[in-house]
Amino acid sequence: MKFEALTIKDIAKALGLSTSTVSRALRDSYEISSETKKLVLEYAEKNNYHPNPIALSLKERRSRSIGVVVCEIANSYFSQVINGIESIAYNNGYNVIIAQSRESFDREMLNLQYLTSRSIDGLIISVSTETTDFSYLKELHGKGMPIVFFDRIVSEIDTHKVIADNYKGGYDATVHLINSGYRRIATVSNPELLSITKERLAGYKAALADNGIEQDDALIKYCRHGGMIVEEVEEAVNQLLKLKERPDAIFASADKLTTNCLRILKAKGLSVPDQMGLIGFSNTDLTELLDPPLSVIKQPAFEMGEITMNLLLQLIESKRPVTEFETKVLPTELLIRGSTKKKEVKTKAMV
Amino acid sequence: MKFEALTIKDIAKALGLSTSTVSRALRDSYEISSETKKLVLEYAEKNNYHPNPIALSLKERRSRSIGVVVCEIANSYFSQVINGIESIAYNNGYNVIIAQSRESFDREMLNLQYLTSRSIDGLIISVSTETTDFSYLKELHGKGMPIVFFDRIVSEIDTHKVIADNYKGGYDATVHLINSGYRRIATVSNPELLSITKERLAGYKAALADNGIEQDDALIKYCRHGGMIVEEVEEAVNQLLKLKERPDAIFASADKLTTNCLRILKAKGLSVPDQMGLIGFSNTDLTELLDPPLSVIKQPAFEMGEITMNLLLQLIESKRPVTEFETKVLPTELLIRGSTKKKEVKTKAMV
DNA sequence: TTTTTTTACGCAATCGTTCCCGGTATCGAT
DNA sequence: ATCGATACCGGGAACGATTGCGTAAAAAAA
Repeated sequence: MKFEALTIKDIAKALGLSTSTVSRALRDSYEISSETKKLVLEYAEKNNYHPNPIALSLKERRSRSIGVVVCEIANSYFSQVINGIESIAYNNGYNVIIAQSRESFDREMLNLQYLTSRSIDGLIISVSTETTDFSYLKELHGKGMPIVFFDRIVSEIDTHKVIADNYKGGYDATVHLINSGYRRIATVSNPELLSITKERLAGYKAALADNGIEQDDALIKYCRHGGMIVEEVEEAVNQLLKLKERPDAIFASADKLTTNCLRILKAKGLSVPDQMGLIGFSNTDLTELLDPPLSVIKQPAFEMGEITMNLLLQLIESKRPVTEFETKVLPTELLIRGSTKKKEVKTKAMV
Repeated sequence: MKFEALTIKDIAKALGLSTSTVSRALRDSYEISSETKKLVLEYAEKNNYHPNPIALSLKERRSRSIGVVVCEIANSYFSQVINGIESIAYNNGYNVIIAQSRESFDREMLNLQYLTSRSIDGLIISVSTETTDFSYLKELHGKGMPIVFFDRIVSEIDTHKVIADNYKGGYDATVHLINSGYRRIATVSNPELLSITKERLAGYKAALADNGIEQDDALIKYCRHGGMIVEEVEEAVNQLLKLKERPDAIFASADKLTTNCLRILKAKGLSVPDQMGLIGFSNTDLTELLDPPLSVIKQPAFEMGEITMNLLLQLIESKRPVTEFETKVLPTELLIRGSTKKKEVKTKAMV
């Protein structure tokens, strides 16, 4: 089935004018008499003419659509960022094509190729946990494709970037655990090379150091798939529990990791927060309803999306190549709830 | 900044051929000698030529992109459906443009206009809670736009539809509450006119009737914005609690309603499941971690997305107008957890 | 009245691709 | 030598819209 739309030609034919006249009339050119304009405008209005965006794209050599690549949209953080992106994109007549990498490098590559073959005007991406080879992105960037990174950024590519204050997030979370009476604090993280992992871990380590707690690498666990697979989180937690000196708290450095840690601890019958404290990065609005209510580090996801899209627009609509790039860092928020609240007796006993 | 891609003209010029020959060589036409083909193919490969999809769209008068309108993607059910849609779309070379109505009729209209002006080949939609005027959709459908409804369907428009077995879902949930010892069962629902509301409520009523429980309209509450606004759910719950004969359980008929009911009951200090049983439609994977773990009716969201997209493809790629339409109904799943499990003593006392 | 200016419109190229017409060259058959 | 068939390739229109340029008619200036 075809869905035939009214074209400028149809209007021209119907009104006995040339297509150029109709086009100019619609764009309110000074070269067209007011009567003709009125005629055309009324006809267009009545038959609700809409310029064919595809023809325009071909002519203007821009598609007015951008690509967004994230690991998955069924993740509160990313869906909130996307909402921010879309709100700005929409207001500027851009259309957003969302692609999900599901934390797979191969899928990310496929998505990237697909998006570029769909001739997008710009790209927003938070790379997958698996991605260590940035050559394709570099090539794209080298060819002049406007790119803005957010969340999981790529330091070796020089362009605009938007992140939360991951260092401070990791620091705050860890300090909060320490202040709550936990001493042997483990962390379950994304892969080591990811920017967010490095930053959050740096905060974690700094907090330990600042509080005179020795860092123990056995307490640092990485999950290759960012918690997409429950088993890998389970494996990490198992290893932690098998240690001679078992940790008494976990700092999970990503949304999926946080909820899956809770899932596994509960499955194992460990009581949170008494046997194990838990805090993590998360943006779900369900965290307060969990058992126990989760203490979390929350990112300003929506604003991050807005800022990211605005930066991309800057790049796309700039006349000459941009050479000055900025990295925006947004504050995180520490929300204290039950999962880090030891029973008073115990806390006292420890101190 | 522009991102210039290799065109067929460039290849033609570089190889001293005409564009038609290059085009044909790339499409492996029989009219082209194997040497020429090889020449062109190799050149195209080496300089990684990709046909410009915009030019193709203009020529073929199809954009190979479809529009999807849902209330919000930050809702597990919808993000899962979208995943299903995208998996099929992607495999068929289609690109998915997602738009969110946020349960607002106005935004839905704007999105619809935007999508059609972007010349999509087809539309998938689950209408907003506010939508009662389907004239625009009817007009679109009348003009030949392929449309498939899912979840919140529009009965007056004759086309393919995909839904869960909402009647049975409502029935199962209610029967489960009854079997768990609850007798005065309230329901918090989406607006009355929505297809899913009607179906789920019908199941609820039938379950009451089948078990000899008289239906009480005071126990049926509607939330205009589908739970997007916490306050409206709070208002509904408040009204229920103010009744002389207070309900002892709630059946919430949508994702947001379910979690928000729990949120409010907890805020009020009511114990679930003892003072109030709670069950509802939900697709979040966090329900089992909640306090209490939520009993839910779960929909096969991903499959629903797949089926919906396949039906849309059928419509789009059919040569002649389709007149035979089907409504697929998929089974729901009842997951029993803590929020409907009264303490034994109480259950016994009641029986 | 003649010349110049202004007004108002049409022609045709362009964007990248496909495809309908052609056209030419080669070879075998007559 | 002529014809027909086959193989191979190019010209150019088309898709829908914009836009530089050309120009007729009308209006203004000479």
